[in-house]
Amino acid sequence: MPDRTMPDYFRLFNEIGIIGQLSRALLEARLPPGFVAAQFSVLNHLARVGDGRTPLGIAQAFQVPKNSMTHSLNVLEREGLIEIRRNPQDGRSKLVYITDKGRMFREDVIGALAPDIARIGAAFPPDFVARLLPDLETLRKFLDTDRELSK
Amino acid sequence: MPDRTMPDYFRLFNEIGIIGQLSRALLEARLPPGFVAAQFSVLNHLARVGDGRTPLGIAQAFQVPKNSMTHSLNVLEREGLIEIRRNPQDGRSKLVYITDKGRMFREDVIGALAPDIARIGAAFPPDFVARLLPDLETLRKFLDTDRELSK
DNA sequence: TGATTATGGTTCGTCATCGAACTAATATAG
DNA sequence: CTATATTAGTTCGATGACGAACCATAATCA
Repeated sequence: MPDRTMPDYFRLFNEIGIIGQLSRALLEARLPPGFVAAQFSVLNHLARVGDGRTPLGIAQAFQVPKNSMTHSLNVLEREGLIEIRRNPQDGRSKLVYITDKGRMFREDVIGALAPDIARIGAAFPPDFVARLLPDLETLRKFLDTDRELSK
Repeated sequence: MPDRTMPDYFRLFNEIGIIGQLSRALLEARLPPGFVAAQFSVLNHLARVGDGRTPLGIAQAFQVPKNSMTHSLNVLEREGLIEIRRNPQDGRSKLVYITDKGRMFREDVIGALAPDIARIGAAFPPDFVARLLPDLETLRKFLDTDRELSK
């Protein structure tokens, strides 16, 4: 690879990092105080793709260490937004379920975010997102498996 | 906005968040133990766009709170990678300079990253990046000024 | 089947992050 | 000029993130 192309990859990840930071800040501004984006993301994940998943599975979906997920789940459980039950299939693991309170919490946050999304949507129409999403998804999946391989 | 388009924006930021996470992990795996991506980013920024900047200016470039930047700069200074001097123009502020040791540190890390970038570059040729970068840049700039406005 | 290895999850210690309150210095208003 | 408001940076306290070591259970294999 020519030396001059490396900086572009740096810039790519740099832009992505900053956008991540900004969108996280945007989200956290709408969360009840004391909650953090990571916790909401887990809740959202459970509601979107279905609950009854293991902590490890969730950790892998977000590519965070499993002990970090333990912490996030403990917070959500303490707040009554999820339930953590024993896994009848495997005594080592557990299963995570979103509660009604958790679903309502999620709905409320999404409602509170609507104006923000509206502003972004006005500046970046859905086809902009549609154009961007597939590429990002491909990149994410590559990094994901690449990481797996180099382990 | 129709209800069905909101989830796409969620997905967009979700993908971006995970890519940010994965690329950060990739970088930190190449940093000497004890260093964190945020600190390297600052060093890289100083080398790329020039030093002699104020802590606040750097904090704004990365969209992190200024007290977070204070901390990162203290670490870099303690390690001798930057120097923090008084600003002769303004008694309140300071100016940050990268040291020779800091430049070498950065070179070394970039060198250590080369194989990673090479793997990514093999899967995602430069024109992929070229296609993605402008859109992301636009998005970042929008979020940036949008944030400024809603303050 | 008993010993070994692998897996899911937690604990612990350390450092990073960030909001809020604070200090010092500069800019602005009256 | 003096008083007030703003700005740059730090300090403090609380919480989050994460690697390493650990425990319990399950899978492998000899």
